[in-house]
Amino acid sequence: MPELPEVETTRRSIAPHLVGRRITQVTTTRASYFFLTPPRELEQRLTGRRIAQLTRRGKYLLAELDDGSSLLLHLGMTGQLFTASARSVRLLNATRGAALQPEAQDTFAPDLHTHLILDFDDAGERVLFRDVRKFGKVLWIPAGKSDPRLSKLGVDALTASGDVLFERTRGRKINVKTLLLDQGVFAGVGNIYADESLFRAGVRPTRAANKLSKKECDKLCVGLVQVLTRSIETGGSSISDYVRPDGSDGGYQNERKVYAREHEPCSACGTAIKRIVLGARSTHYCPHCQK
DNA sequence: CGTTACACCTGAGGGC
DNA sequence: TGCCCTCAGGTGTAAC
Repeated sequence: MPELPEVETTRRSIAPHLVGRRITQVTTTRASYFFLTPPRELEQRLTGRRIAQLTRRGKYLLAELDDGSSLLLHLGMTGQLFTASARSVRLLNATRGAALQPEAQDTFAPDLHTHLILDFDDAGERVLFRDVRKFGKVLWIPAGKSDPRLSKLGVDALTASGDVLFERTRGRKINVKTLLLDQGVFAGVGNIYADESLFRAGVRPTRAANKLSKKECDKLCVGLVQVLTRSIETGGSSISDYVRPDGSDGGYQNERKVYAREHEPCSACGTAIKRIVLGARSTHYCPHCQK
């Protein structure tokens, strides 16, 4: 699901509904591995807290609370953060592409996949965290503490530089695609943007990481930052599950060059895009353009 | 270090 | 219609 651009799009839309508000009620589904902090404790820790800030680290969202503690959220593959407004309802309740039924309802009715609901002390909307596959995560972090999930992260992928990549790839025989997915290198890179940035750089995903030249590392990072930046501008990629918090589709799925385009002609040379599996992940590239 | 497999879940879509 | 299979923007672990 969401990679850096989708998480950032989510952060920007949902921040105004979180920051500055005081939590009055926390509603959850039953305990599961989704809750790294158990529901009961979560309710106790969050109730009465005001959210001071919402930041992003790679694919994680971090809500900083007024007592110095924070709430860490990960959207996993199918996680969605949204408010209960009508537009959210549209794509969350209806099959993609189905006709809009404006009279249907004006708030989202929480279903069995809505694992966390926050209510606040003002007249604004409630905020919901829904996740069909439950690969998402919720963790409360005490004031002054950190969590290995965060401390393991490399620099944010939006600040990726060839210098860092060159240094991090020396001595690594692993294929460069799999290395890009390592959150300890550049936090936030996922399957779509790994493939897209490799295409931009003309680098074949199977290449051994330590065989990349400095110039190739530079090019790859430039491509990566461009792809991520452009995707954020368009609201992310809506390919299978992801929709923006307001219920609308992102726009980047229309600009991707290789991801999920197996057998389609390369936009640059016409060669059929190839799909292989690397590190158990679907990988797409142009056999002609990517050396 | 590296690769592979598997585990955690649910739902959509294809083939028969 | 149902059944069985494969696939999906992620992450973590264990075995070799």
